[in-house]
Amino acid sequence: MANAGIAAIFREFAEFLELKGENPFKIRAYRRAADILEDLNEDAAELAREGQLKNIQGIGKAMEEKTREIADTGTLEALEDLRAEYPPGVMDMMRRVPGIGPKTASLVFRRLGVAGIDQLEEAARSGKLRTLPGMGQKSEENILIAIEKLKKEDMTRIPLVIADRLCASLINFISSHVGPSEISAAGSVRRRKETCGDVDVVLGIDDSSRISDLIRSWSGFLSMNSSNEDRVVFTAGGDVEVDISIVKPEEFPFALLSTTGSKLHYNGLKSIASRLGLKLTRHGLFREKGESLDAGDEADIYEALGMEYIPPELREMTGEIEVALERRLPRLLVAEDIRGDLHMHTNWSDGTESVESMVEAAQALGYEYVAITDHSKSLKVARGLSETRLFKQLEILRRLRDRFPGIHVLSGIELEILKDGNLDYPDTVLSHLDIVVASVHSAFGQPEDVMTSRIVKAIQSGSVDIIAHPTGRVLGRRLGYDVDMDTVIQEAARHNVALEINAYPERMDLDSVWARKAAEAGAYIVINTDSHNTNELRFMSYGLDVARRAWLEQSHVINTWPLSKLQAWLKRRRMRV
DNA sequence: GCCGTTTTCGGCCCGACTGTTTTCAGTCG
Repeated sequence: MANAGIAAIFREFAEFLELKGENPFKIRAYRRAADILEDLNEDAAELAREGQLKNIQGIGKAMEEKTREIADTGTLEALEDLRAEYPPGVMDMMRRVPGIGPKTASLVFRRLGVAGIDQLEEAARSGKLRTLPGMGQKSEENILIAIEKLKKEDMTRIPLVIADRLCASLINFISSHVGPSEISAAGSVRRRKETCGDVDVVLGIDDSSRISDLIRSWSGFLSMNSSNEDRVVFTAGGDVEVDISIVKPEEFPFALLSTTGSKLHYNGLKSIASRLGLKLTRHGLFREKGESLDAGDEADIYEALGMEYIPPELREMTGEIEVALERRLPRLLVAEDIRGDLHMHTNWSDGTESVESMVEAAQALGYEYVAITDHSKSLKVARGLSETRLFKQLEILRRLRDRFPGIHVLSGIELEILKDGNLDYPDTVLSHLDIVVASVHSAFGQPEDVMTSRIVKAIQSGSVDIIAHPTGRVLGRRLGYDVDMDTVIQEAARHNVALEINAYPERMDLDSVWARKAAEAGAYIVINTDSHNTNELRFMSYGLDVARRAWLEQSHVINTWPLSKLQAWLKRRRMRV
């Protein structure tokens, strides 16, 4: 089994141990092991078999044995026992209802038999929860509010990064087992939507007879929903629905266009086609009672419809067709446009690698500049830097610069915006830094007006360059805090403070809708990874996905600018201080 | 469960907040 699969099993095991009330350090050891395996470049199963895995710092004898067991049997016996002990709904409550942790989830299950979010809601409504020790009327109210909020977000959608991995693995598998064929991701994965309802794949192949059987032999396969010669729908591990459209190779571009959607966009194309006396279907673009036009790729189809090629990220029917007809689509950002990453952590706070490693990795990515932004002092859980430690780090950075002449290292901080909107360091400290990234990590429950003025106060302070992950959401885990983003955007634009697209795949915050609004309102955007190790610097691609969906161009995004321009912009803060 | 030129046992990042309590447990980041 691949490292990621083994890591996933360790993670799930850790969650069950939490439910059981196991030693927290043991739980952390499993999570740490999962992190390590995910970042490992060698095959963990192989290393475990050779007895080499335990040599890695953080992995011991027990983890090595369990890795071997997973590699041999596909699972852990201890995990299977726990799965049998707790219905899946118990885990669901713990994972998804804010305020319900392992203790409470376990308590309501054992004492009331509550084994899911619906039952939890019922128990709260009927006043049963308050009969439990440590729970009262207020707890019931809070749980109902939390569940209400949860319902507003469609939690069945999976984060893009998960869909991405599944899709890549499936496509890889199919490609290596069938002859000449064309294959591509489609649907929301290809449109790079932040969350995906299912995974769509299009396959262009002459002989489709073997596909269904082939899918059944894929390691991610769980159960078949339906299957015929032009479509295979199945459920994959993690309860994800996968929909494979199968067409003849010459129909591939048409099927890809249709399956990529969005539905609204595709319908828009169909009406353009009919205006031209053509008929667009997933099999071709037909003249009245005639043959289909030949198309080598999607661009040919857009051309035949009299418009510019529209990249999948823009196909949401938010004006792209009109603009493409006039042939003035924006020049969307590509990886090469990014000149630096302005938000990352090191082992000075809650990152796992040294300043030096992070700078070295940024340089290897070809960046022109990089900012080190560890947490500020109030975020104790992340070992936020006291002023003394911050100044020590500045000294280290100063010395480091001579050794990395190829990349400009900016000194920065991820600064806590405190409950009352005050900042975690005084200006006398901040004035020593090249860049100040401010964000909210506490008191998420504040009412909207309080949270909004809190963030606005930070924007207006004149001491902040960037507001990081502005809405605070975590995909599949919690909605953002209550905040009036229109006001935040307006103020950011007015005070020349950039808003971040946080590329961390579980955040993608701002999302593309807000990012587009922000740019239209005249606010600058920055795309940052918020990395906690060198591997995560690659998450930049997910931030680019958001930026492309938001129609952003280089002029909007400050970390596409050359260093001199960025520095000139950063200088505006110092003028005020 | 992992780790050790202070250790093979006893640490392992911790403080605020909330709601329940009357001194604390659970959750969160």
